[in-house]
Amino acid sequence: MYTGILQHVAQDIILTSSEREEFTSLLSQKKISKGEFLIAPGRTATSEYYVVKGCLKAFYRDEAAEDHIIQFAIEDWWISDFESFFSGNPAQLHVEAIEDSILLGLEKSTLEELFQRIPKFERFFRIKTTNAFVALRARILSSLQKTGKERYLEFCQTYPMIEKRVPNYQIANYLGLKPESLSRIRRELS
Amino acid sequence: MYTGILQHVAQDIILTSSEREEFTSLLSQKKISKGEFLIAPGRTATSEYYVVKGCLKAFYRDEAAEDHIIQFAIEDWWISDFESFFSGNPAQLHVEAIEDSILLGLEKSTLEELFQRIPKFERFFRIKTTNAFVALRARILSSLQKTGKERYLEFCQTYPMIEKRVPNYQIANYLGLKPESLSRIRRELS
DNA sequence: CCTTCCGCTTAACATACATCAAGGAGAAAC
DNA sequence: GTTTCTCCTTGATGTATGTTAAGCGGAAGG
Repeated sequence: MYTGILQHVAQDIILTSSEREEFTSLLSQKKISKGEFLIAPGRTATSEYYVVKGCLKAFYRDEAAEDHIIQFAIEDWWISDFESFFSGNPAQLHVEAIEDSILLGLEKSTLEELFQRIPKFERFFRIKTTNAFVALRARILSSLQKTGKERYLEFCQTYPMIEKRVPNYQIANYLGLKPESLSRIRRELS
Repeated sequence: MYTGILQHVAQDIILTSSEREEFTSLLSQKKISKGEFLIAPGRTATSEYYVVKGCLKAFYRDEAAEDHIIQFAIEDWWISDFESFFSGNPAQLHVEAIEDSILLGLEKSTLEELFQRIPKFERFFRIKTTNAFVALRARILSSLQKTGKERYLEFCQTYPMIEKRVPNYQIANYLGLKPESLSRIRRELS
């Protein structure tokens, strides 16, 4: 159960075996089926989740009831409504399972205790947050300055695993394209 | 000199007068002229800066030597290459003064000391970071899903002061438009 | 005062993407 | 084994924005 997440953490910080045990004891396992929601708007997102198995999407639903996918998550990724998680404000995002999924949840209050007891985890999550920040900055640049084809190629390079598992119309949505346009782009490329 | 920043901080946390003194003693004043650089890519951004007076822009210069403006900053804003500041990696952004500017700089190491001595500042900067995160998320959504006209109106509403002070071609760049297109949009609106 | 340059605008044309409408392959449901 | 549904594709057409080229007013600099 915990092998994956421990390897994942070990990429950035070194833990003793008792620290590993303490860490894993704080995680709560959660299973959800395809189509179910992990987070719904309106209520505060009190946990962030590590994906053990499966695939999920975080999206914003606008006034016209149109969805806009912000993030996908597969094995080894963290997902939540991070704004809500950090600020305590009500979530604005939906997080929905695209496949049956197994997650490890970490409560906000538990996380803060963990920081007190094993400060190395501050470093770990700071690295994760910085990476997310850089990814957002890069995505703004490409969404403002690149064509649909360029964004799709970039996506395939950056997230080849996701491209294989997620339906094209959802990738199109993530890239800010209509499914018809992505289809045409894919034809030109092949 | 410090009235502005103390009011700014007071919006989120309450300080005693000795804490105020301690805080301001850690700030170093910096003046730069229009066209000068506060941060240049390649070297780590070791400080973040509060804008006392003036106007600056942070931008990324791509392989084709084209600039892409990521952020503007006027009075009461913070600016840096935050990715570099938090991670210690070399900066990828330029930060340049659009007007003669006066700044208060805060060194990364000094900031960490400040967090030890007055933990309230953790809260202050966490609020700032969360706000920045939300703004990035909102900007991704609007850049992917909205027309140039919608993005321009949104910009004018959100940053009326900036719209008045920054040349149109730089606003166009920030919005991912060509100056000619922004010009057309402005005509349609008037 | 004159010249230069910068920022802004306009117009004609080109391109990328959206929209609308239709159909088809394969998986899921019955 | 049909039927239905989901996802993908295609074509015709419309619209927003980019591109290229030109000109204009005002500020800056001689």
